[in-house]
Amino acid sequence: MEPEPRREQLLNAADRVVQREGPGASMNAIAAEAGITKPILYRHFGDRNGLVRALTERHTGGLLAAVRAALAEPLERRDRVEHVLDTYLAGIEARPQVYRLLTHPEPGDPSGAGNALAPALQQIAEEITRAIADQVDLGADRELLAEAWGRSITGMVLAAGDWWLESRPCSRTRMVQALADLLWGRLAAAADLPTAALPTGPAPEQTG
Amino acid sequence: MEPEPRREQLLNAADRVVQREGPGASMNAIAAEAGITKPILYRHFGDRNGLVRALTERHTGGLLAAVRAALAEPLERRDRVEHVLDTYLAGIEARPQVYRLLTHPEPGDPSGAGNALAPALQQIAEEITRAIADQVDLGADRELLAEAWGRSITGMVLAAGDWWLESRPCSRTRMVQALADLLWGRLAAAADLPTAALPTGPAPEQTG
DNA sequence: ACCGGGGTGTTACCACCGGTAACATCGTCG
DNA sequence: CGACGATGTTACCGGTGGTAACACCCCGGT
Repeated sequence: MEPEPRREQLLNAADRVVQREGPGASMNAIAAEAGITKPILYRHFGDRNGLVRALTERHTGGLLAAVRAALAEPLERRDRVEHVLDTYLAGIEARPQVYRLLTHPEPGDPSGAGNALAPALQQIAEEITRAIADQVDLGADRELLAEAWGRSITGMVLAAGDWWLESRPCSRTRMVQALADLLWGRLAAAADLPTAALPTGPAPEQTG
Repeated sequence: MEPEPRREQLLNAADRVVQREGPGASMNAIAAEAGITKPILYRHFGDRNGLVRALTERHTGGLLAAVRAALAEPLERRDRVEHVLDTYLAGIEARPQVYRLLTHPEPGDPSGAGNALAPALQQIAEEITRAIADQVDLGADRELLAEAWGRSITGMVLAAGDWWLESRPCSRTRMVQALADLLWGRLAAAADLPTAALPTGPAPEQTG
Protein backbone atom coordinates (compact mmCIF):
# COMPACT_ATOMS: atom_id res chain seq x y z
CA MET A 1 0.00 0.00 0.00
CA GLU A 2 1.77 3.12 -1.19
CA PRO A 3 0.71 6.28 0.57
CA GLU A 4 -1.22 7.68 -2.46
CA PRO A 5 -0.65 11.28 -1.43
CA ARG A 6 -3.15 12.94 -3.79
CA ARG A 7 -5.92 10.80 -2.48
CA GLU A 8 -4.96 11.70 1.07
CA GLN A 9 -4.99 15.34 0.13
CA LEU A 10 -8.44 15.06 -1.40
CA LEU A 11 -9.67 13.32 1.70
CA ASN A 12 -8.28 16.13 3.80
CA ALA A 13 -10.19 18.65 1.75
CA ALA A 14 -13.34 16.57 1.99
CA ASP A 15 -12.86 16.39 5.71
CA ARG A 16 -12.55 20.13 6.05
CA VAL A 17 -15.60 21.00 3.99
CA VAL A 18 -17.71 18.26 5.55
CA GLN A 19 -16.93 19.52 9.00
CA ARG A 20 -17.71 23.07 7.95
CA GLU A 21 -20.88 22.45 5.94
CA GLY A 22 -22.14 19.27 7.49
CA PRO A 23 -22.51 15.86 5.90
CA GLY A 24 -24.65 17.27 3.09
CA ALA A 25 -21.67 18.87 1.45
CA SER A 26 -21.87 18.55 -2.31
CA MET A 27 -19.22 17.06 -4.52
CA ASN A 28 -18.82 20.45 -6.11
CA ALA A 29 -18.08 22.03 -2.75
CA ILE A 30 -15.56 19.37 -1.87
CA ALA A 31 -13.88 19.70 -5.23
CA ALA A 32 -13.76 23.48 -4.81
CA GLU A 33 -12.22 23.12 -1.37
CA ALA A 34 -9.55 20.91 -2.89
CA GLY A 35 -9.00 23.54 -5.57
CA ILE A 36 -10.13 21.26 -8.38
CA THR A 37 -13.35 20.16 -10.09
CA LYS A 38 -15.69 17.25 -9.81
CA PRO A 39 -14.45 14.69 -12.31
CA ILE A 40 -11.17 14.25 -10.46
CA LEU A 41 -13.04 13.29 -7.36
CA TYR A 42 -14.98 10.73 -9.34
CA ARG A 43 -11.81 9.35 -10.84
CA HIS A 44 -10.42 8.79 -7.37
CA PHE A 45 -13.45 7.56 -5.51
CA GLY A 46 -15.80 6.22 -8.14
CA ASP A 47 -18.90 7.86 -6.75
CA ARG A 48 -20.06 9.76 -3.74
CA ASN A 49 -20.50 6.64 -1.70
CA GLY A 50 -16.89 5.77 -2.33
CA LEU A 51 -15.83 9.10 -0.96
CA VAL A 52 -17.81 8.85 2.24
CA ARG A 53 -16.71 5.26 2.63
CA ALA A 54 -13.09 6.32 2.40
CA LEU A 55 -13.72 9.13 4.87
CA THR A 56 -15.40 6.93 7.41
CA GLU A 57 -12.87 4.15 7.11
CA ARG A 58 -10.22 6.68 7.76
CA HIS A 59 -11.96 7.95 10.85
CA THR A 60 -13.15 4.69 12.28
CA GLY A 61 -9.97 2.78 11.63
CA GLY A 62 -8.16 3.90 14.73
CA LEU A 63 -11.11 3.39 17.03
CA LEU A 64 -11.76 -0.03 15.60
CA ALA A 65 -8.18 -1.13 16.13
CA ALA A 66 -8.21 0.22 19.67
CA VAL A 67 -11.38 -1.68 20.54
CA ARG A 68 -9.99 -4.82 18.97
CA ALA A 69 -6.85 -4.53 21.05
CA ALA A 70 -8.84 -3.89 24.20
CA LEU A 71 -10.91 -6.98 23.53
CA ALA A 72 -7.77 -9.09 23.30
CA GLU A 73 -6.32 -7.83 26.56
CA PRO A 74 -5.61 -10.69 29.01
CA LEU A 75 -7.74 -9.50 31.92
CA GLU A 76 -10.49 -10.86 34.06
CA ARG A 77 -13.82 -10.61 32.33
CA ARG A 78 -15.20 -7.63 34.16
CA ASP A 79 -11.93 -5.78 33.87
CA ARG A 80 -11.74 -6.49 30.19
CA VAL A 81 -15.30 -5.34 29.62
CA GLU A 82 -14.58 -2.13 31.46
CA HIS A 83 -11.41 -1.72 29.48
CA VAL A 84 -13.25 -2.06 26.19
CA LEU A 85 -15.96 0.33 27.28
CA ASP A 86 -13.43 2.89 28.39
CA THR A 87 -11.50 2.53 25.16
CA TYR A 88 -14.59 3.15 23.11
CA LEU A 89 -15.73 6.15 25.11
CA ALA A 90 -12.25 7.63 25.05
CA GLY A 91 -12.17 7.18 21.30
CA ILE A 92 -15.39 9.04 20.61
CA GLU A 93 -14.48 11.62 23.23
CA ALA A 94 -11.28 12.42 21.39
CA ARG A 95 -13.03 13.48 18.17
CA PRO A 96 -16.56 14.42 19.08
CA GLN A 97 -17.28 16.40 15.94
CA VAL A 98 -16.21 13.55 13.72
CA TYR A 99 -18.28 11.15 15.74
CA ARG A 100 -21.33 13.37 15.45
CA LEU A 101 -20.78 13.74 11.77
CA LEU A 102 -20.79 9.99 11.35
CA THR A 103 -23.73 9.26 13.59
CA HIS A 104 -25.97 12.27 13.17
CA PRO A 105 -26.34 13.29 9.55
CA GLU A 106 -27.97 16.69 9.78
CA PRO A 107 -31.58 17.16 8.83
CA GLY A 108 -31.73 18.10 5.18
CA ASP A 109 -28.84 15.82 4.50
CA PRO A 110 -28.91 14.77 0.86
CA SER A 111 -26.90 11.62 1.49
CA GLY A 112 -27.29 9.29 4.40
CA ALA A 113 -23.81 9.38 5.85
CA GLY A 114 -25.20 7.78 8.94
CA ASN A 115 -25.11 4.25 7.63
CA ALA A 116 -21.60 4.77 6.33
CA LEU A 117 -20.31 3.76 9.71
CA ALA A 118 -22.52 0.70 9.68
CA PRO A 119 -19.62 -1.46 8.49
CA ALA A 120 -17.53 -0.38 11.45
CA LEU A 121 -20.34 -1.20 13.85
CA GLN A 122 -20.80 -4.50 12.11
CA GLN A 123 -17.15 -5.26 12.61
CA ILE A 124 -17.26 -4.35 16.27
CA ALA A 125 -20.32 -6.52 16.73
CA GLU A 126 -18.53 -9.42 15.10
CA GLU A 127 -15.48 -8.99 17.28
CA ILE A 128 -17.60 -9.03 20.40
CA THR A 129 -19.53 -12.01 19.14
CA ARG A 130 -16.33 -13.92 18.52
CA ALA A 131 -14.93 -13.00 21.90
CA ILE A 132 -18.05 -14.22 23.66
CA ALA A 133 -18.39 -17.41 21.68
CA ASP A 134 -14.72 -18.27 22.12
CA GLN A 135 -14.32 -17.46 25.75
CA VAL A 136 -17.60 -17.86 27.60
CA ASP A 137 -19.35 -21.10 28.41
CA LEU A 138 -22.95 -20.62 27.36
CA GLY A 139 -24.08 -24.16 26.69
CA ALA A 140 -25.80 -25.33 23.55
CA ASP A 141 -27.05 -21.89 22.57
CA ARG A 142 -23.56 -20.52 22.46
CA GLU A 143 -23.53 -19.37 18.85
CA LEU A 144 -26.94 -17.80 18.95
CA LEU A 145 -26.45 -16.05 22.24
CA ALA A 146 -23.03 -14.79 21.31
CA GLU A 147 -24.24 -13.18 18.12
CA ALA A 148 -27.39 -11.76 19.63
CA TRP A 149 -25.42 -10.33 22.51
CA GLY A 150 -22.71 -9.01 20.24
CA ARG A 151 -25.24 -6.98 18.35
CA SER A 152 -27.07 -5.97 21.49
CA ILE A 153 -23.98 -4.78 23.30
CA THR A 154 -22.79 -2.87 20.27
CA GLY A 155 -26.09 -1.06 20.01
CA MET A 156 -26.18 -0.47 23.72
CA VAL A 157 -22.74 1.09 23.82
CA LEU A 158 -23.45 3.12 20.72
CA ALA A 159 -26.58 4.63 22.20
CA ALA A 160 -25.03 5.12 25.60
CA GLY A 161 -21.91 6.74 24.20
CA ASP A 162 -24.00 8.97 22.05
CA TRP A 163 -26.02 10.21 24.98
CA TRP A 164 -22.97 10.56 27.18
CA LEU A 165 -21.11 12.56 24.57
CA GLU A 166 -24.02 14.91 24.00
CA SER A 167 -25.00 15.64 27.57
CA ARG A 168 -21.87 14.74 29.52
CA PRO A 169 -23.78 13.77 32.65
CA CYS A 170 -20.79 12.25 34.42
CA SER A 171 -17.16 11.31 34.12
CA ARG A 172 -15.98 8.66 31.74
CA THR A 173 -15.07 6.19 34.43
CA ARG A 174 -18.46 6.60 36.04
CA MET A 175 -20.14 5.94 32.73
CA VAL A 176 -18.03 2.85 32.25
CA GLN A 177 -19.16 1.65 35.64
CA ALA A 178 -22.80 2.30 34.82
CA LEU A 179 -22.59 0.27 31.63
CA ALA A 180 -20.67 -2.58 33.20
CA ASP A 181 -23.14 -2.63 36.08
CA LEU A 182 -25.97 -2.93 33.63
CA LEU A 183 -24.30 -5.85 31.89
CA TRP A 184 -23.64 -7.39 35.27
CA GLY A 185 -27.32 -7.50 36.04
CA ARG A 186 -27.47 -4.74 38.59
CA LEU A 187 -30.78 -3.60 37.19
CA ALA A 188 -32.17 -7.09 37.65
CA ALA A 189 -30.73 -7.54 41.12
CA ALA A 190 -31.77 -4.25 42.64
CA ALA A 191 -34.67 -4.16 45.08
CA ASP A 192 -38.06 -2.72 44.30
CA LEU A 193 -38.83 0.74 45.56
CA PRO A 194 -41.51 0.63 48.28
CA THR A 195 -44.88 1.99 47.14
CA ALA A 196 -43.88 3.76 43.99
CA ALA A 197 -45.31 1.04 41.82
CA LEU A 198 -48.20 2.03 39.57
CA PRO A 199 -49.38 5.33 41.05
CA THR A 200 -52.16 5.57 38.45
CA GLY A 201 -50.44 6.95 35.36
CA PRO A 202 -52.13 9.79 33.47
CA ALA A 203 -53.61 7.43 30.84
CA PRO A 204 -51.86 8.67 27.71
CA GLU A 205 -54.21 8.94 24.77
CA GLN A 206 -53.24 6.43 22.14
CA THR A 207 -54.11 6.88 18.50
CA GLY A 208 -54.73 3.97 16.18
CA MET B 1 -58.26 16.92 15.54
CA GLU B 2 -60.54 16.30 12.63
CA PRO B 3 -59.62 13.24 10.59
CA GLU B 4 -58.31 15.25 7.57
CA PRO B 5 -59.20 12.50 5.12
CA ARG B 6 -57.24 13.77 2.11
CA ARG B 7 -54.08 13.91 4.08
CA GLU B 8 -54.63 10.37 5.27
CA GLN B 9 -55.17 9.30 1.69
CA LEU B 10 -51.95 10.92 0.58
CA LEU B 11 -50.10 9.22 3.41
CA ASN B 12 -51.56 5.92 2.31
CA ALA B 13 -50.23 6.47 -1.18
CA ALA B 14 -46.85 7.49 0.15
CA ASP B 15 -46.83 4.39 2.23
CA ARG B 16 -47.57 2.16 -0.72
CA VAL B 17 -44.93 3.60 -3.01
CA VAL B 18 -42.31 3.76 -0.28
CA GLN B 19 -42.85 0.11 0.47
CA ARG B 20 -42.61 -0.74 -3.20
CA GLU B 21 -39.66 1.45 -4.19
CA GLY B 22 -37.79 1.81 -0.93
CA PRO B 23 -37.12 4.94 1.09
CA GLY B 24 -35.58 6.76 -1.86
CA ALA B 25 -38.97 7.16 -3.49
CA SER B 26 -39.26 10.53 -5.16
CA MET B 27 -41.98 13.04 -4.54
CA ASN B 28 -43.00 12.61 -8.16
CA ALA B 29 -43.48 8.89 -7.67
CA ILE B 30 -45.51 9.41 -4.53
CA ALA B 31 -47.65 12.00 -6.23
CA ALA B 32 -48.17 9.69 -9.19
CA GLU B 33 -49.19 6.85 -6.88
CA ALA B 34 -51.73 9.17 -5.32
CA GLY B 35 -52.97 10.04 -8.81
CA ILE B 36 -51.94 13.66 -8.51
CA THR B 37 -48.89 15.87 -8.97
CA LYS B 38 -46.20 17.24 -6.75
CA PRO B 39 -47.44 20.65 -5.63
CA ILE B 40 -50.36 19.12 -3.76
CA LEU B 41 -47.97 17.07 -1.70
CA TYR B 42 -46.03 20.19 -0.88
CA ARG B 43 -49.17 22.03 0.07
CA HIS B 44 -50.01 19.32 2.56
CA PHE B 45 -46.62 18.52 4.01
CA GLY B 46 -44.49 21.58 3.38
CA ASP B 47 -41.46 19.69 2.21
CA ARG B 48 -40.15 16.18 1.94
CA ASN B 49 -39.08 16.11 5.54
CA GLY B 50 -42.61 16.95 6.57
CA LEU B 51 -43.88 13.98 4.62
CA VAL B 52 -41.49 11.49 6.17
CA ARG B 53 -42.14 12.98 9.57
CA ALA B 54 -45.85 12.46 9.14
CA LEU B 55 -45.23 8.94 7.92
CA THR B 56 -43.01 8.02 10.83
CA GLU B 57 -45.27 9.52 13.43
CA ARG B 58 -48.09 7.53 12.00
CA HIS B 59 -46.13 4.31 12.09
CA THR B 60 -44.39 4.74 15.38
CA GLY B 61 -47.47 5.86 17.23
CA GLY B 62 -48.95 2.42 17.67
CA LEU B 63 -45.70 0.80 18.66
CA LEU B 64 -44.95 3.56 21.11
CA ALA B 65 -48.31 3.21 22.78
CA ALA B 66 -47.92 -0.54 22.96
CA VAL B 67 -44.53 -0.31 24.60
CA ARG B 68 -45.85 2.27 27.02
CA ALA B 69 -48.68 0.01 28.00
CA ALA B 70 -46.35 -2.96 28.37
CA LEU B 71 -44.14 -0.92 30.66
CA ALA B 72 -47.07 -0.13 32.90
CA GLU B 73 -48.19 -3.73 33.21
CA PRO B 74 -48.33 -4.87 36.86
CA LEU B 75 -45.96 -7.83 36.65
CA GLU B 76 -42.82 -8.97 38.35
CA ARG B 77 -39.78 -7.22 37.02
CA ARG B 78 -38.43 -9.96 34.83
CA ASP B 79 -41.87 -10.74 33.47
CA ARG B 80 -42.47 -7.11 32.71
CA VAL B 81 -39.15 -6.74 30.96
CA GLU B 82 -39.89 -9.77 28.86
CA HIS B 83 -43.32 -8.40 28.11
CA VAL B 84 -41.89 -5.12 26.91
CA LEU B 85 -39.27 -6.84 24.79
CA ASP B 86 -41.86 -9.12 23.24
CA THR B 87 -44.15 -6.20 22.55
CA TYR B 88 -41.41 -4.32 20.78
CA LEU B 89 -40.27 -7.27 18.69
CA ALA B 90 -43.85 -8.12 17.80
CA GLY B 91 -44.37 -4.53 16.72
CA ILE B 92 -41.46 -4.41 14.33
CA GLU B 93 -42.20 -7.92 13.16
CA ALA B 94 -45.66 -6.88 12.13
CA ARG B 95 -44.44 -4.27 9.62
CA PRO B 96 -40.89 -5.19 8.75
CA GLN B 97 -40.66 -3.14 5.57
CA VAL B 98 -41.85 -0.04 7.34
CA TYR B 99 -39.37 -0.63 10.10
CA ARG B 100 -36.57 -1.00 7.59
CA LEU B 101 -37.64 2.15 5.86
CA LEU B 102 -37.39 4.04 9.10
CA THR B 103 -34.12 2.59 10.27
CA HIS B 104 -32.22 1.91 7.07
CA PRO B 105 -32.45 4.70 4.55
CA GLU B 106 -31.00 3.03 1.49
CA PRO B 107 -27.68 4.08 0.08
CA GLY B 108 -28.38 6.69 -2.52
CA ASP B 109 -31.24 7.90 -0.43
CA PRO B 110 -31.76 11.56 -1.17
CA SER B 111 -33.16 12.33 2.28
CA GLY B 112 -31.97 10.91 5.55
CA ALA B 113 -35.13 9.36 6.86
CA GLY B 114 -33.11 7.57 9.47
CA ASN B 115 -33.23 10.25 12.10
CA ALA B 116 -36.94 10.72 11.58
CA LEU B 117 -37.63 8.03 14.13
CA ALA B 118 -35.18 9.57 16.56
CA PRO B 119 -38.02 11.28 18.45
CA ALA B 120 -39.78 7.97 18.96
CA LEU B 121 -36.62 6.38 20.29
CA GLN B 122 -36.10 9.34 22.53
CA GLN B 123 -39.57 8.88 23.92
CA ILE B 124 -39.06 5.20 24.52
CA ALA B 125 -35.79 5.92 26.27
CA GLU B 126 -37.52 8.43 28.51
CA GLU B 127 -40.27 6.00 29.39
CA ILE B 128 -37.77 3.36 30.37
CA THR B 129 -35.78 5.89 32.34
CA ARG B 130 -38.86 6.94 34.24
CA ALA B 131 -39.88 3.38 34.92
CA ILE B 132 -36.47 2.53 36.31
CA ALA B 133 -36.11 5.65 38.39
CA ASP B 134 -39.59 5.28 39.83
CA GLN B 135 -39.58 1.61 40.57
CA VAL B 136 -36.07 0.37 41.23
CA ASP B 137 -33.97 1.09 44.27
CA LEU B 138 -30.58 2.16 42.93
CA GLY B 139 -29.26 4.31 45.76
CA ALA B 140 -27.86 7.78 45.37
CA ASP B 141 -27.04 7.40 41.68
CA ARG B 142 -30.62 6.64 40.86
CA GLU B 143 -31.23 9.46 38.40
CA LEU B 144 -27.98 9.04 36.56
CA LEU B 145 -28.18 5.29 36.32
CA ALA B 146 -31.79 5.34 35.26
CA GLU B 147 -31.14 7.70 32.39
CA ALA B 148 -27.95 6.00 31.28
CA TRP B 149 -29.65 2.65 31.37
CA GLY B 150 -32.74 3.94 29.64
CA ARG B 151 -30.66 5.06 26.70
CA SER B 152 -28.53 1.95 26.79
CA ILE B 153 -31.44 -0.44 26.83
CA THR B 154 -33.18 1.44 24.06
CA GLY B 155 -30.11 1.22 21.87
CA MET B 156 -29.59 -2.38 22.76
CA VAL B 157 -33.09 -3.41 21.86
CA LEU B 158 -32.98 -1.35 18.70
CA ALA B 159 -29.82 -3.05 17.50
CA ALA B 160 -30.94 -6.48 18.61
CA GLY B 161 -34.34 -6.12 17.01
CA ASP B 162 -32.74 -4.90 13.84
CA TRP B 163 -30.48 -7.91 13.61
CA TRP B 164 -33.22 -10.32 14.54
CA LEU B 165 -35.57 -8.91 11.94
CA GLU B 166 -32.95 -9.10 9.20
CA SER B 167 -31.59 -12.57 9.80
CA ARG B 168 -34.36 -14.22 11.79
CA PRO B 169 -32.00 -16.51 13.66
CA CYS B 170 -34.58 -17.76 16.12
CA SER B 171 -38.13 -17.44 17.32
CA ARG B 172 -39.37 -14.29 18.96
CA THR B 173 -39.72 -15.81 22.40
CA ARG B 174 -36.20 -17.16 22.21
CA MET B 175 -34.91 -13.72 21.28
CA VAL B 176 -36.80 -12.22 24.19
CA GLN B 177 -35.13 -14.73 26.47
CA ALA B 178 -31.70 -13.93 25.08
CA LEU B 179 -32.16 -10.22 25.69
CA ALA B 180 -33.61 -10.64 29.16
CA ASP B 181 -30.79 -13.03 30.02
CA LEU B 182 -28.26 -10.44 28.95
CA LEU B 183 -29.91 -7.83 31.13
CA TRP B 184 -29.98 -10.31 33.96
CA GLY B 185 -26.24 -10.68 33.88
CA ARG B 186 -26.00 -14.10 32.35
CA LEU B 187 -23.00 -13.01 30.33
CA ALA B 188 -21.27 -11.87 33.49
CA ALA B 189 -22.20 -14.97 35.47
CA ALA B 190 -21.27 -17.62 32.92
CA ALA B 191 -18.09 -19.62 33.41
CA ASP B 192 -14.97 -19.24 31.34
CA LEU B 193 -14.35 -21.73 28.61
CA PRO B 194 -11.37 -23.93 29.47
CA THR B 195 -8.32 -23.23 27.32
CA ALA B 196 -9.87 -21.19 24.61
CA ALA B 197 -8.45 -17.97 26.02
CA LEU B 198 -5.97 -16.18 23.77
CA PRO B 199 -4.93 -18.89 21.34
CA THR B 200 -2.66 -16.46 19.49
CA GLY B 201 -5.04 -14.64 17.18
CA PRO B 202 -3.96 -14.18 13.55
CA ALA B 203 -2.70 -10.64 14.24
CA PRO B 204 -5.08 -8.59 12.09
CA GLU B 205 -3.23 -5.89 10.23
CA GLN B 206 -4.23 -2.52 11.54
CA THR B 207 -3.83 0.66 9.52
CA GLY B 208 -3.16 3.97 11.18
C1' DA C 1 -78.19 35.78 -9.01
C1' DC C 2 -73.74 37.02 -8.34
C1' DC C 3 -69.43 37.18 -6.29
C1' DG C 4 -65.65 35.44 -3.49
C1' DG C 5 -62.79 32.22 -1.34
C1' DG C 6 -60.82 27.79 -0.09
C1' DG C 7 -59.63 23.28 -1.59
C1' DT C 8 -58.04 20.62 -5.55
C1' DG C 9 -55.67 20.25 -9.50
C1' DT C 10 -52.42 21.43 -13.48
C1' DT C 11 -48.19 22.99 -16.42
C1' DA C 12 -44.02 24.98 -16.56
C1' DC C 13 -40.19 26.25 -14.56
C1' DC C 14 -35.79 26.90 -11.31
C1' DA C 15 -31.41 25.69 -9.08
C1' DC C 16 -28.89 22.13 -7.99
C1' DC C 17 -27.18 17.42 -7.50
C1' DG C 18 -24.64 13.18 -8.85
C1' DG C 19 -22.38 11.49 -12.67
C1' DT C 20 -20.14 11.34 -17.48
C1' DA C 21 -18.00 12.41 -22.03
C1' DA C 22 -14.70 14.86 -24.48
C1' DC C 23 -10.95 17.48 -24.75
C1' DA C 24 -6.48 19.98 -22.98
C1' DT C 25 -2.10 19.99 -20.48
C1' DC C 26 2.09 18.48 -18.38
C1' DG C 27 5.94 15.49 -16.90
C1' DT C 28 8.27 11.36 -17.72
C1' DC C 29 10.19 7.40 -19.78
C1' DG C 30 11.81 4.80 -23.94
C1' DC D 1 10.94 13.02 -30.61
C1' DG D 2 6.78 10.32 -29.44
C1' DA D 3 3.72 7.71 -26.47
C1' DC D 4 1.54 7.44 -22.25
C1' DG D 5 -0.53 8.19 -17.89
C1' DA D 6 -1.97 11.36 -14.45
C1' DT D 7 -4.07 15.79 -13.79
C1' DG D 8 -7.02 19.07 -15.05
C1' DT D 9 -10.89 21.46 -17.62
C1' DT D 10 -15.74 22.68 -19.86
C1' DA D 11 -19.99 21.24 -21.11
C1' DC D 12 -23.53 18.42 -20.72
C1' DC D 13 -27.34 14.75 -19.08
C1' DG D 14 -31.26 13.05 -16.37
C1' DG D 15 -33.47 13.56 -12.25
C1' DT D 16 -34.59 15.75 -7.75
C1' DG D 17 -36.69 18.88 -4.35
C1' DG D 18 -39.21 22.89 -4.51
C1' DT D 19 -42.07 26.96 -6.42
C1' DA D 20 -44.95 30.18 -9.25
C1' DA D 21 -48.84 30.92 -11.89
C1' DC D 22 -52.91 29.71 -13.46
C1' DA D 23 -57.51 26.84 -13.80
C1' DC D 24 -61.54 24.63 -11.84
C1' DC D 25 -65.27 23.61 -8.82
C1' DC D 26 -68.23 23.84 -5.15
C1' DC D 27 -70.33 26.16 -1.38
C1' DG D 28 -71.72 29.90 1.39
C1' DG D 29 -72.97 35.01 2.04
C1' DT D 30 -75.31 39.21 0.58
